[in-house]
Amino acid sequence: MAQARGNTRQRIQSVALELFAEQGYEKTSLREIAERLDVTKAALYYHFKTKEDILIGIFQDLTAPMDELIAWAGRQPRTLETKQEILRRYQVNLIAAAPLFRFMQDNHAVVSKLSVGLTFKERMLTLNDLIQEPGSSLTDKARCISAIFTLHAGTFFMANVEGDPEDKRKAVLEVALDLVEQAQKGH
Amino acid sequence: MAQARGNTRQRIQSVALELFAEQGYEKTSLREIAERLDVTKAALYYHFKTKEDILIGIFQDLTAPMDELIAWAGRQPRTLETKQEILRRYQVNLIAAAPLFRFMQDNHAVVSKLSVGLTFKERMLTLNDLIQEPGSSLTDKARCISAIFTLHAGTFFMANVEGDPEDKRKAVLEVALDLVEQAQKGH
Amino acid sequence: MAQARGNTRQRIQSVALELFAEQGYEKTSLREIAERLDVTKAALYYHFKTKEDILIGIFQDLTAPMDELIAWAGRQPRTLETKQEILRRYQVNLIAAAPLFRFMQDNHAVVSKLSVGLTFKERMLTLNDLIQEPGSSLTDKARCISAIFTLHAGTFFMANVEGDPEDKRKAVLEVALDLVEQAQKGH
Amino acid sequence: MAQARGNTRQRIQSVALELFAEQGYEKTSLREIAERLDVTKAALYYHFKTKEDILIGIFQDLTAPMDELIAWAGRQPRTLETKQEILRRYQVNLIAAAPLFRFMQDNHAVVSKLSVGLTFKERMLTLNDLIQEPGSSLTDKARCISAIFTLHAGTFFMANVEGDPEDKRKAVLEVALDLVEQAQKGH
DNA sequence: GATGAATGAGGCTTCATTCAT
DNA sequence: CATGAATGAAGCCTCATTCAT
Repeated sequence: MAQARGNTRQRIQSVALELFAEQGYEKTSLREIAERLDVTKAALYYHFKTKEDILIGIFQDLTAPMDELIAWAGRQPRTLETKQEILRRYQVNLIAAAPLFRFMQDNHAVVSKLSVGLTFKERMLTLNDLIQEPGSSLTDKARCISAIFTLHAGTFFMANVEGDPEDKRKAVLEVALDLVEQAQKGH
Repeated sequence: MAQARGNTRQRIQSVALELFAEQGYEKTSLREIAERLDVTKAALYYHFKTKEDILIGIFQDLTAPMDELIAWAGRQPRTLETKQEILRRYQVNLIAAAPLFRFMQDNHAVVSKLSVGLTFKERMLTLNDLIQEPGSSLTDKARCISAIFTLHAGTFFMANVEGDPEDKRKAVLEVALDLVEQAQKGH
Repeated sequence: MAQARGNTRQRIQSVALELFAEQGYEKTSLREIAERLDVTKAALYYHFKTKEDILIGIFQDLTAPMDELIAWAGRQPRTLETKQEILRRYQVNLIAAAPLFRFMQDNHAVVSKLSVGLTFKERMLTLNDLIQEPGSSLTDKARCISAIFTLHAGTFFMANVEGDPEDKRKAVLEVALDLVEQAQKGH
Repeated sequence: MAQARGNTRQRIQSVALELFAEQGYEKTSLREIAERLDVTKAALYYHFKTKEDILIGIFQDLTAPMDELIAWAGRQPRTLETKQEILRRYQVNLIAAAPLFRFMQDNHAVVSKLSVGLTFKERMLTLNDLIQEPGSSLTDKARCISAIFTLHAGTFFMANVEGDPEDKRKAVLEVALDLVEQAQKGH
């Protein structure tokens, strides 16, 4: 019976993220979450004030690493090597918080209305800024944006390509690294 | 009173797409669509059997050009120039049906449960196949996927970058063309 | 294409009765009737003012024979033979208008609120009066009611009993005739 | 405000049966039931998953005695006295659950589509089997069916006959008992 | 920590009906 | 004779949320 005690809050977040990622935020009801946990809806309200609060909690927990990444990046010299290291670390984040990112990709409309969501978009732009060279050409700017999205797309859409997951991860990373290198050279 | 006659069906689709793109499919209610058209909810049901049917109608209308593109591509020789032309035409499609694609990007969870959605994913994979070289390396495969997503991301996320829209479009296209060229060379 | 012309009114009644009998009056929608006839709902309104009017029309057409039966019965001497002849003829009516009676049996609640329905109940009571002897015992009164209901039940529930339909019909009739005979003797 | 607590579920069933019997199942809306209980529609859904579930609940509660009757009958020797006792007990059931049976008689179309409804028809046939002699004539079979329906009809249609209810009940029962006796003799 | 009972708002859908053409 | 388009009312149902216990 009793799952380890006192972790209900985390169990809620975990099940919620799973369902949000799978079905979307709007489509997922508290009843569903409660049922999957074998708990009453009212119990959810003991731990979170609203449905959105559950989402916010998930965000805060899972985006912390990204904030650290940004903070760290801000302290480094703006060399090519730094930029590439940013991409490497970003890909690690992406994979670690895969369900969250999948969810964000699929529920952009909802997320963007969250206060947390805005913060997130800003974070992505910040990241992008750290990779770009201030006065670079539009083409090189597009390369940088493309590099970030290659990591995203690669993580979620290479699923349809055959091959060892680890090899695919490396291939995707390589393409992204190439793109910033070209952007840097163009400069 | 009387808005131009006989075009109600199309007006519904147009307003619906607008709202779906803006707020997401689940979040948009038929009441909202009806109100914005100054029509009763029941009127929507005269033209479409269900809410999902509205979406399906939009899809069918707006993805037709992509089918033509795929058909055309299938008849061409698989040269680098062909592949690049595919990307050029794909970008045109993307821009023409911008709200639809924005919607699909933001409502992946919903769309993927639509029969039309499946068809769409298949179409993207088909397109990807037409760009790739059969025996290429994983890295080059990633480059091709990246090229397609660069067009997507570029079309919707370059909005945050300063510059003339047409110039930005060209810059994004250039990056995508580069990527398939590199993939081709690698081969 | 064109079914024989000009009979649309009757085709509506026929299809409607079929559906009413099968699904009940409330559960059957005009859309359904229209679709089954390959006609628009609006067309139904050309022939009938309301949904209830369709039902009323059916009643009037199909209960006419019963009115004749009652009229005829009123003119006969009140002998046992007359009473039995009434039952014989009633069974014929019952079988001829089987779907109507099935419908009435299954939708009593609806029918009883129809003006036509009231008339119908009165008709049944009138029939019952013609079979009963004024001062008979309660038991004999029950026998007469039972006789009528035996014909009804028999027509619709002997379906679950094996045997030639015609033989079953005769068996049921025999029981009903017996019952009035006993009622008569008791007197 | 506060009606006696904790009995809401039963109050719903009771009011629902009343309305179903009076107006028919389809014609009765959940709004009506809720209003009569001074409760929200949503409250109904806390206690029952669907409208049909309310009906199913009523059935299960009210048809239990009939199951017991059938079980008891199965254990008795198949004498005339047993059969008559079955009819006596059946009439008691009929009167005790009068609204349910009235409802079933008037909403056959709806009920027969319920899984519970099927069960019910089977129960009636089982009862009929317990009363009949295996190899009897069609006429005697009709007599047995007639006996059961006499109880039904009698209970609900003798209302239009003058007399003390208890006396009428006895009269109806007598007719039914007679019928099985004749069927038995015929054998 | 959690439940049982309930609510108010709102969702999608269907219906009978109307009317200009 | 019949249709196409639309309406207003109402249906069933689900949701996020609350609160006394």
